[in-house]
Amino acid sequence: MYIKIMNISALQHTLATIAEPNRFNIIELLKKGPRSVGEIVQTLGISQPHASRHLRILSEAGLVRSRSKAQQRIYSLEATPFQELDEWFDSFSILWEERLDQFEDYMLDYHNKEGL
Amino acid sequence: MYIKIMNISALQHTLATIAEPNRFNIIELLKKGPRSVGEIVQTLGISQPHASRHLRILSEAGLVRSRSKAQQRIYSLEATPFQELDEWFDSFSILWEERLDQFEDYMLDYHNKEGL
DNA sequence: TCTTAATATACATTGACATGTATATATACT
DNA sequence: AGTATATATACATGTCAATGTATATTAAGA
Repeated sequence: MYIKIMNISALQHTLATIAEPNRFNIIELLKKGPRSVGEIVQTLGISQPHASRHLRILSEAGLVRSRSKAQQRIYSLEATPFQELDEWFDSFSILWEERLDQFEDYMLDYHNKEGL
Repeated sequence: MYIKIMNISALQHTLATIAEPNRFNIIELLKKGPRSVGEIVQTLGISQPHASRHLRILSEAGLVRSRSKAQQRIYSLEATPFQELDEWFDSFSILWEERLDQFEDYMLDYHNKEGL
C-alpha cells in the first residue's frame, strides 16, 4: 500500500468546471460518446455560442478534446481528469467501509490525544 | 450487472458545494477526522464567520454534520454524498478501462449508424 | 447575573461568471 | 468568388455567491 500524491489545485479546478450545470450535462452527454457542437446544442437546448463557450472552458480544463470533421467539431471526453477525481473520491471510502462509528471513535480518540 | 439510477440534480448540488476552494479544504481537513470550528479556522486561516457560513452550506448540502461539546461544535463528514459521487465517477471508468481508442471507434460507429 | 469563550447570523459590498446578442472565422459547395 | 453551414469569439449585462464587518446566540464559569 502506498500513498497517492494528488494535485489538489488541479482537482479543485476540475471540480469547479464540472459543477456548472450546463457543463455537467455536456459531460453526461459526452459520456455516451463523441458529439458535434450542433448535436450538443440540440440535445441540451442551449444556445450555440453558449455551448461553444462552455466547451472552450471544458477544453481549457483538459476535460474534453475536439477533432475537426468538415465544418463540424467533434468533442469527446478526456480520461485523465475523471480518473484523478475517481481516485480522489476513492480516498473517502474510509467513511463507509468497515464500521463508520468505530472509525469516528478512533479519530476522536486520536484527535484528543494529540491535543488540539 | 445492473444500471445504477442516480439523482443527477443531487450530484450537481454536491459537486457545486465541494467545488468552492474553502469548502474543499474543509472537507480535506475533515477527512482526517472531526474538527471544531475553531480548529478549522486556525488550520485553514479563514475568518470565523466565514468558516461558520461554509460549514452551514456544507451542512445544508448534507456533506457534514455537527454535534455539540460545550460551546464547541464538532463537525464531521457524512459518508453518503461522497459515496454517491464515488459511484458516479466510477461510471467514467469506461474511458480508461480496456483500450480507449477501441471504445471511441465503437462509439463513433454506433453514433453514425444512428444518424445524428 | 456578569463575563468570557465559541459559534452563528445579518447585512452590505464586490467580483466572477453565466447569459444574450451580434459578429467573426472556418469549411464546403456551386 | 459567392453563398451556406458550422462553430467560435467579443462585448455588454445581470445575477449570484463569496467576503468583511458587526452583532446575536449559546454555553460555561465565577
